[in-house]
Amino acid sequence: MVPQVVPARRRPPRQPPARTQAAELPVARVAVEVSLAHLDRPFDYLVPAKFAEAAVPGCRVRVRFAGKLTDGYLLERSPGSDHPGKLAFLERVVSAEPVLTAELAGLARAVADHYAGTLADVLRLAIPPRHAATESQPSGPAAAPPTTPDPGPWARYPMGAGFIAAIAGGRSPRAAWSALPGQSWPHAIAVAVAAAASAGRGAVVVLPDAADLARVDAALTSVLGPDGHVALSADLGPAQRYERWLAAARGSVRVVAGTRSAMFAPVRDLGLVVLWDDGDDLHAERRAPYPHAREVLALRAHRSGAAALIGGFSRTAEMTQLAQAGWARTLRADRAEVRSRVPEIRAAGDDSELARDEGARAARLPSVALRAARDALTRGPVLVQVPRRGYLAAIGCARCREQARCGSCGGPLALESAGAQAQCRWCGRLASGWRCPRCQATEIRALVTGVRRTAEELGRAFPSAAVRVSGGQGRIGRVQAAPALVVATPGAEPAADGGYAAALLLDAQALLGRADLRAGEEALRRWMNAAALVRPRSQGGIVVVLADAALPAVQALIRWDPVTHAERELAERAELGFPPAVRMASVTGSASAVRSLLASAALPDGAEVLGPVPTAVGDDRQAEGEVYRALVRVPRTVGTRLARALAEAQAGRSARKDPERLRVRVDPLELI
DNA sequence: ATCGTCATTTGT
DNA sequence: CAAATGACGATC
Repeated sequence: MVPQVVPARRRPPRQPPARTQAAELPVARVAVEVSLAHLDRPFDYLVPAKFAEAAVPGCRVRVRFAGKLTDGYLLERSPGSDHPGKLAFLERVVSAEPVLTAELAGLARAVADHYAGTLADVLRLAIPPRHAATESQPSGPAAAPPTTPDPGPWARYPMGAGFIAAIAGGRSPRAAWSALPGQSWPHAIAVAVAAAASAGRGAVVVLPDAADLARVDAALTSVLGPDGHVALSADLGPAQRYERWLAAARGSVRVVAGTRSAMFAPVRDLGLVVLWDDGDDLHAERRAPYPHAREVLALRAHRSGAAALIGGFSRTAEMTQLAQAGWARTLRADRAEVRSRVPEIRAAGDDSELARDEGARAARLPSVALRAARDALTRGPVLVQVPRRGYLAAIGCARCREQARCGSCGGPLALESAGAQAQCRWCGRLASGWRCPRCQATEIRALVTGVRRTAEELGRAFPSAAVRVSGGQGRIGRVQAAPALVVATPGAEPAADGGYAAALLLDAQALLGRADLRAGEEALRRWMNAAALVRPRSQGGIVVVLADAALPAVQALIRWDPVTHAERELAERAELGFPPAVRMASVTGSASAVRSLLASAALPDGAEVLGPVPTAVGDDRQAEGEVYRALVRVPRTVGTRLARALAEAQAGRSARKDPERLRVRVDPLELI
């Protein structure tokens, strides 16, 4: 018997399953989840007849793209396609839930364009991962709109009642808000939100961190009732996160408050966006294309015709720019009202007399600060703001003060507790047997004192006071009215029942000395946020800032005038050609890649390229090899063209399959 | 990964 | 000069 020769047949050629296309609108325009710049456009697919109903605009689909199964979103159904080749079928409709609403699709495209990024990258930030079990649960009916609220805290602002009335009337005023201290800003936000809700419109509120979100969450509950809103934060599990997000997308909840990523919350009929403390760098997204909540919410308000309330106790140059451009109106209380609300503020510079008390000397307290704290401790809690976390954030040679650095990576050495061994803040290596490279001494001394060491020193200076620490991992949300020393890092200050009797702002001068464009504005923001927690002067509230009274930021604090300070700041930046007076973008990568990208980009006329120069690696140094950065500067009027030119140049690179990924940032936060 | 296009090679 | 092969690029 001749063995049958079976040719080693490879798998039979794929039988295209005999699929028929939907009768109506058979073409689906799909945004594929691919973040390559040259593929950042819709692709057309045929809708199989069996998905004719499920394939609704905004739903998640799976398609074969370049051979691979890929996720995507159905943007629209269309009767035909411009694609000259033949179309593939949708592989399947993941679910008929329209998660990419028309508003969100338009917003995401605009955000991608502004930041020279891709739609896929923005959608990854904007839409949470699907949770099927949650999706099959129905969302409840929307709460009934509240009645038009009383302007309440807004009556203290000359334009406040009008602002609230305009929102309640369905109009869209936009405010650059300088909040009045000494009253509840979360409550003020809740009232503005209630005004939008009373007009049958939705609202999005974005806060810098979970503590602020909790405060606004509570205020919204008290103003709107328990079912009037949802809170979205990073610490939610996937199911809860998706459930609340869906409730907004389905229209069963009209108000969303949350941290950064809530800026994309799919609230329907958007009537108001709110951003609290827009200078906080937590509002800048860390993932590509690095959108900032202020920019996204402003864009959103603009596109949706919503009102906007953006600000904090302080004022950023960016909001000043928007106010001067006429996009927003300044919303603040008049001088008399401000004066009646703020604490007394005193500056103690380097020349001020140090306290005689030994404990206070150790804590580097001038006598004016010591007296203020001692006196205040008889009346209530005292806040001490320390701009560095940890124990000793930097150490150096006891003899020559040379900073102690890691032997293997050059990072700064720090101490985590009193008896601990010195450790590198960058690579974590323990440094044993440190010897000063300059003078060979082996003794170390403190260069920068962190919160925990400061708390220890203050405990000795005030032996009878309870000392509490808030910062880093261990945060306190609120303290009682009883006397106590509360030592906190900026942003981690707990509120005090009835307000603090005093606040000491330590190492304030050091904040101003940082080589950062925003040093002055940022210092003022941190100080005002702390000072706003202190009782007004009429109730004995006092703030002592350890910095030279002649400095503009210190003057602005003493006068409680962030607007004038920001106006001067903006004018200076215009003079120097810095944002937001101009538009900038940064390009980061190898020197050759940065150069070739900029050479191939059709930059607008008047574009100025600075660099590339090697970047300060900082403590974010996972990349091996030299990292270079160039800055491109253009007039604001051609900012859009700059972004387009950079996006097109990136598309050229990805089409050429250049393996090196370059990082392009529009409006980069770090400039120096 | 897969498919189509276009240039190049190979067989007449 | 036509058919077969392969490189390349787009990716529906």
